[in-house]
Amino acid sequence: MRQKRKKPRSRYHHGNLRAALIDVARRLIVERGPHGFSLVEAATLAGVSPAAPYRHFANRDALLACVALSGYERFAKELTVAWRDGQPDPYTAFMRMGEVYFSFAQYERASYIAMFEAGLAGDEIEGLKEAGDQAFATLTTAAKALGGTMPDGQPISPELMGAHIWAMSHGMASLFSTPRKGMDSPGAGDPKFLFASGMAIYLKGLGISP
Amino acid sequence: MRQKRKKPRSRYHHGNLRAALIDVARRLIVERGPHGFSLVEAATLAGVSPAAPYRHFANRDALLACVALSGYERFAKELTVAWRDGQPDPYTAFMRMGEVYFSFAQYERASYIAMFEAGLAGDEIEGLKEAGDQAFATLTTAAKALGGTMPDGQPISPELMGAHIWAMSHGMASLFSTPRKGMDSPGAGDPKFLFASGMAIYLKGLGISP
DNA sequence: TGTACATCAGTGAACGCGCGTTCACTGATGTAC
DNA sequence: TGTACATCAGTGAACGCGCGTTCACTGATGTAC
Repeated sequence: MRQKRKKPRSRYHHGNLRAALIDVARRLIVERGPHGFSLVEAATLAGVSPAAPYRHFANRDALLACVALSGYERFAKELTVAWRDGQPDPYTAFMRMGEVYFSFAQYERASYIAMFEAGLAGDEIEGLKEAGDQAFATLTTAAKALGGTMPDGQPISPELMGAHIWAMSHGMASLFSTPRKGMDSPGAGDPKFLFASGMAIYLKGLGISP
Repeated sequence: MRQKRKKPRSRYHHGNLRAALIDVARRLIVERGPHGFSLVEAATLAGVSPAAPYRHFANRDALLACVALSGYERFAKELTVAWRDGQPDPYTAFMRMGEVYFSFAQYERASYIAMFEAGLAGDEIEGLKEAGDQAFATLTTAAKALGGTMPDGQPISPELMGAHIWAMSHGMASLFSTPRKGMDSPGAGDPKFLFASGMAIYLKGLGISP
C-alpha cells in the first residue's frame, strides 16, 4: 500500500477523467435523453472545469458517439455469448439471446438510447456503422440457424426474419422497458415475458417450436 | 372575389398564425427531432416575431403537445376508419389497419415523433394520456375480434396480443420507416411489406389465417 | 539520489450564440351608436 | 354611412441563461542525466 491509491492527494489531475466523463454522460443520457445531455454539465458533475473534456474528446458529439460505439461493441459481444453457437439447440439459444437483449436495453439504457435513439449519423462517425451492422449480423446468424430447423425449409430469408425480430424487440424495448411517465404499457407486464410470448408465437407461425 | 383572399394586404395580422405555427413546427420536428425544434425559429419561419406565438400557446411545450395531441386524435380516427368494424372479415380489416399505421408513421412523421419519441409527460398535459389510450384501445378492439376467429379459443389476452402487435409496428416504424442516415435497414425493404409479412407469420402462430 | 526539463491534463475566464420568455407598445378589426 | 372605441394579435427590444468551444495559462508527473 504505497502510491496508486484512491486517496485524492492532489486533485489537479483527475486520474481517469475519460472514463468518469463517459460514466456521467451515461447517467445524464438516461435522465434527460440524448439531447438534454450537455458537455458542460458532464464536466461539472465529474468535478472538472468545462474545458477539461476537450483533452479527451474532440467535441460533444464525440463523447456521445463514444457511448454509442462502446455500446454496440458490448451489445454484439453479449448477444454472441448468449447465442453460444446455438447450443443446446437454436430455439433455446435464441430465447436466451432475447433475454440478454432486454437486459441490455434495461441495464445499459444509456448505451441503448445513444445507439438507437440519438439519431447519430452512422456515416459520419468512424466505425459506428460497422459496429451496428456487426450487432445485427449476430441476429441474422441466429435467424439463419433457426431457419434450418423449419419443417418446410426456409420460406423467408434470414435477413427478413432478422428484421421482424429486431423490430419486435426494439419496439418492446422502447415502448415498454422504461416506465414512461404517464403513458403506461397496457397489459404489457414484464418486457422479458412480453418478448418470450410474442416471439414464441412468431416462431410458431414459421413452424418452429421448442 | 372581394375581401377574404390570399392577398397579403396588411400583414400585421397574420390571419391564421396558430395553424401556421403548428405547420412549421411539424416540419421542424421532422427535420431536427423534437428537441431540435425551437419556438423562436418556428416564429421566424412563420414570418412573425418571436413573441407572437405566445398569443396562441402558453409556451414551447404547449405547441409540441398540441402536435402530439392532434396526432393521437387523427391516428385513432384513421385506425378506426381503417378497421371498419372488422369488415369484411377481421383478418382483412386488421391488415388494412396495419397499412394505415405505416402511412401515418410515414406521412405524419412529425406527429408520430411528437407522440412516441418526444418523451412528453402524459400525466402533465391535459388529455394526452387519454388520447394515447384511445388510440391503443382501437388496436385492442381489433385484437379481440381477431381472437374470436382463433381455432382454440383465445389463448392469450387481447391486451397482450395488442402489445405484441403495437411493439412490432412501432419497432418497424421507428427503425425502418425513415432512411436513417448511414444505418440502413438490412434486408428490410418496404415497411408495409415488412409489416404484412411479419404480422402474417405472427397471426399464423396464433392459428389465424386469411 | 537529486536536479532539469518536456509533457500533458488540468484551470478559469472569456467569447458569441440561440434560446425561452416578458414587456410596454401599436396597428388592424369589428361593433355600438 | 360615419365615428368612437374596445379588443386583441401582432411588434421589437430586452432579459438572463446555459451552452459549446477557445485560449493562454499552470501544476503534476515521469524521464534523462
